[in-house]
Amino acid sequence: MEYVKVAVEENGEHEFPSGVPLVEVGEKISPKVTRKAVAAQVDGEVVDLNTPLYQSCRVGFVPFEEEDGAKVYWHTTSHVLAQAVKRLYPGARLGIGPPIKNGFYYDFHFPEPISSDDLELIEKEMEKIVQEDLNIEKLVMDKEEALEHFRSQGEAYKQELVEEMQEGESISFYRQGEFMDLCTGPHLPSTGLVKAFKLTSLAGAYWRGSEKNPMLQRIYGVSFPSPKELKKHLQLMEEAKKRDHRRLGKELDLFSLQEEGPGFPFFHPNGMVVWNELEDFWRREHRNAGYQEIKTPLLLNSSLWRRSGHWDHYRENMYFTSIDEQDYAVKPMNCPGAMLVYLSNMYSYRDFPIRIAELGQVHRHELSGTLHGLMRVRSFIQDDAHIFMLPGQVEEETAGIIELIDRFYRIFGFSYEVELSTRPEKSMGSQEMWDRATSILKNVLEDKNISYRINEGDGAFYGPKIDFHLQDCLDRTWQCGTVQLDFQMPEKFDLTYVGQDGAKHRPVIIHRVVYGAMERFMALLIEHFAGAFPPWLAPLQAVVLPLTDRQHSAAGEVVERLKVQEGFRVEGDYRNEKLGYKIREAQLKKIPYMLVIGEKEEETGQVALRQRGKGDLGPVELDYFTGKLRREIEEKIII
RNA sequence: GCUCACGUAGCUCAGGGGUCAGAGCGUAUCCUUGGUAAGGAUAAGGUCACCGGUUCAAAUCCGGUCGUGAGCUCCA
Repeated sequence: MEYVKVAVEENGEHEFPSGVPLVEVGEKISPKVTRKAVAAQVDGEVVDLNTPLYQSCRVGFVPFEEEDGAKVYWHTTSHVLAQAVKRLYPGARLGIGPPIKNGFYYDFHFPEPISSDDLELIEKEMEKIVQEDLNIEKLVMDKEEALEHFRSQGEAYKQELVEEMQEGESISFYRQGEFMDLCTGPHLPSTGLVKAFKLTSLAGAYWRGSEKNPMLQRIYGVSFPSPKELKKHLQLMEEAKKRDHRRLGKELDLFSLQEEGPGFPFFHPNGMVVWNELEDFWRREHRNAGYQEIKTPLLLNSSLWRRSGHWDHYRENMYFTSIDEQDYAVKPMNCPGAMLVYLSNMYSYRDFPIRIAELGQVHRHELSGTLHGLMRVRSFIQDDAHIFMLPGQVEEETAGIIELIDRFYRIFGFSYEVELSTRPEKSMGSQEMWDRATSILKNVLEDKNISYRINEGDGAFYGPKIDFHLQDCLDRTWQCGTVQLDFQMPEKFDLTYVGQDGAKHRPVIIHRVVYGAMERFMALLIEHFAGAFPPWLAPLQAVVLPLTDRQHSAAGEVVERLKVQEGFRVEGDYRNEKLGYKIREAQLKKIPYMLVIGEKEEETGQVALRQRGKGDLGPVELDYFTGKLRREIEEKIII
């Protein structure tokens, strides 16, 4: 008999007969780990637990708790889903069914569209498949066999996938009972191991992600090794929804969305406080970083948009109107306006870099189905800036912007992801320009040791860009900051400067935003803080609570002092309610501080301080409180 | 834009071919003057998103429009 040497992680080297299934190796050497394993690893590659070993190798076992393990678990659950669907709807055609960040999905073409009520029925069938505890086995076919299989089953989508595979490639399948699916795996050894699952939603999804293709129905789900974990996960999702900015926006009276203006948000007084603080902070920081501010018109003649390229590349997103029989467009971007400002002067190379910022309101016609609270709207204010510079200044300027963005995000306590987006299909300019611009951005990121993902073909039509993404309450990411290099606009607008040689030269432009869109950034802030803003942003920083109406005048004096003399955002709650009621209300409004004034405080001149989330802090001198609050505001401390 | 779901009082939601449309919270008035997350009473509030159809009768069933949600596509 032949033997293979198996090195098991942390457990030395052992010999087994050739062809031994991995799971047996595990059971002999580390039974505890193996019992929890959902897959194995052979020389770093994740494989099925029952994979036989024919060569000496290093193995490990992967539990559900590891990302790779969860992926296997969810992937198998998606196969159980597909099997259930095929049993209940034999005419359904299979799309694809991968694991994703928080679960899995499977795409189907149903003969008659199903509705979300049908998910329950499918869950019941899935339960049966789990009860049957079907063995899951891997098999391999060549391309011809695979094609024949799907052709005979009428699985047109699967057939399409196989057709695109290499001739002679061996194609792997997984079978469980009567159900067989094209799949690279790996999978759990049997369906009985799927202990707890839930189908969470039903949605449409284009076949292979292209709107030119038919729309399939996508069923989303999630699963766990125990009902307890599933329940916990679902509870976490519920908790996360409480941080939804649309909900908090209503509860805290920050903003509203009205039927009369889909995608055009209304900001209420509380929301405007946050907004203005964000703008004030932004202006201060940009002044310090050497920016100047401009403002350009919302409506501009169509000739400008033809010149800028927006007419050709961005028209379907623009709004139009006419003035005195001339065509005008509502600006979808601020850059052309900024170009006109640049053109109104002559510049020397000595003037560069020139940093011109604009909190500019843009309107874009986004598809109705994409609108989402403040995150995705049809009118928003970009904290834009256009930097005009010599070609040799690009790297330094880019680095400076990245540092600025990092400083901003850190103050709010955001962590972020970076993407480098390259040339899209619809774009202008030569390939050399694009290559040069892209490699400059890449160099800066690498110099600064920033890890980033490449987003192929997602650049702006005039240049490549570095994007900064933030996460919302459900871990969905949204693009906020962006740095875009542009060699096109200077050409289009014939921008020049006078060089050392006295001749005219072409400057380079960087477009950039830090917040991105004020609306989106605010939405993310609301979710990030769950509505409990740090004092510098909070619409109300403190509320003064008189215990009875005998303290109203004392409370009024404290409010007066804090509000008028110290400049804090403070109100008194003079309603005829008990203290507990007022405290509860202030707590729900997420006001950072509550100052209680009763008989005792009236006598001592102190206030009983209560901090949101921390509870009663006892009596303090008013001066102590003003000092504390002032410091927290100035240093933008997150409490 | 596409797929599925939803739209009832300021908010959160119940109800559902036939009394007069329901609750809690909030609001107003009155009572209560209370020490750290809801004191009590009374009252006001709705063309059941909009338009059409079916029916003796529609908030309820059907169709369309608008809006919203999840997702796809697209994007800050």
